Amino acid sequence: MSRSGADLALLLLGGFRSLVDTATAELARRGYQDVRPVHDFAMRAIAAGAGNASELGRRLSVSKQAAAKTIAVLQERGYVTRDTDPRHARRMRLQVTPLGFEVLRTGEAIFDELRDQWERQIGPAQLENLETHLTELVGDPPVRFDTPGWMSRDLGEPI
Amino acid sequence: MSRSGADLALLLLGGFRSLVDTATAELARRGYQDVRPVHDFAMRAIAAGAGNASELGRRLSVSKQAAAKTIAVLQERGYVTRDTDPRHARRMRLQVTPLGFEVLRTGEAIFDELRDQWERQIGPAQLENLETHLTELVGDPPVRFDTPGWMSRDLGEPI
DNA sequence: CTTGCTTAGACAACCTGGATGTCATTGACA
DNA sequence: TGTCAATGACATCCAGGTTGTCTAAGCAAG
Repeated sequence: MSRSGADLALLLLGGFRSLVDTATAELARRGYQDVRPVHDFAMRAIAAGAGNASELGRRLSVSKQAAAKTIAVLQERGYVTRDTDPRHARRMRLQVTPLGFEVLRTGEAIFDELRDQWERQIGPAQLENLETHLTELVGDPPVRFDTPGWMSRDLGEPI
Repeated sequence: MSRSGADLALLLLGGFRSLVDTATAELARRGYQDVRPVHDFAMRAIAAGAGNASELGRRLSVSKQAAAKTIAVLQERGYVTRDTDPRHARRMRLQVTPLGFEVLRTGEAIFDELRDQWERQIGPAQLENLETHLTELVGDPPVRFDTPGWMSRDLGEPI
């Protein structure tokens, strides 16, 4: 039976949400409360070299102000630090703390476990196939995550 | 090469967004400006029998107030009508207008075209396979669409 | 050295799309 | 008839973005 195009979209959304929701819940269960996907993305971007708010905003495709808010949250929870570069007074240096890296590693581990679970469910070859074809269809995973309300608001440029 | 679990999640998101973004843009191009996925979902739910705001809210997993707001927008744009049931003074009867159905049909057509495009890209058997396995993994497409900000906020019950 | 451009980051105001809480009305049912 | 459940309206709050304005730092060119 061939599904409609809309169903296909929902199926993809369902898969994504299933993974992310489970991962978030599991992360909370393991002691990292209140870590949202967006925090993971932000920390990953910081670890990858986004050293300041503007740069982080650029990488996440949000305004620098929005990025600054996220940074404030991460800092408050001890996941990143913000110290000023002694040589460039106005420039801050963002760094992921050991605790932050702990969260990142745990998150990755959980996602990998979920992937293993899927692999057991449909078989390694099938999952591999699924990934290959999806990659073919949509290209490499987008770096940007999302902006809230995009289901209802204006969409901006496609990923 | 086997991707990480997190990449798998992003791949699914990418596929979904790719379809939905393109569909929304195309819908706008064909003259239906400002139709967002959430409107499509809402109209679909109304057409399927959600006759009032509370019921619509239940079906979309949002509060009745949020549903009422969506209804107001749809009504303003002429996609649904709200007339009071003469027999039950306080109960409204929501109905999708011909224009609303036009949008729904056009949206479906666009999604189906996109699906055809994918089919040509990776082959019918592969797409069928992809759908079958995804269905196996996440079950039937969820009726609920989403709530905005779920990437960053509390998630509620999983789909 | 000074002038001028670019950029970081802070602050404030605003918008959207939800959630909550309260309330009057209303229909159903014991 | 009295009580209960539920609808829908209204007001308020909240989160997470946006834009706009401002100051200060860095850099390059005259």
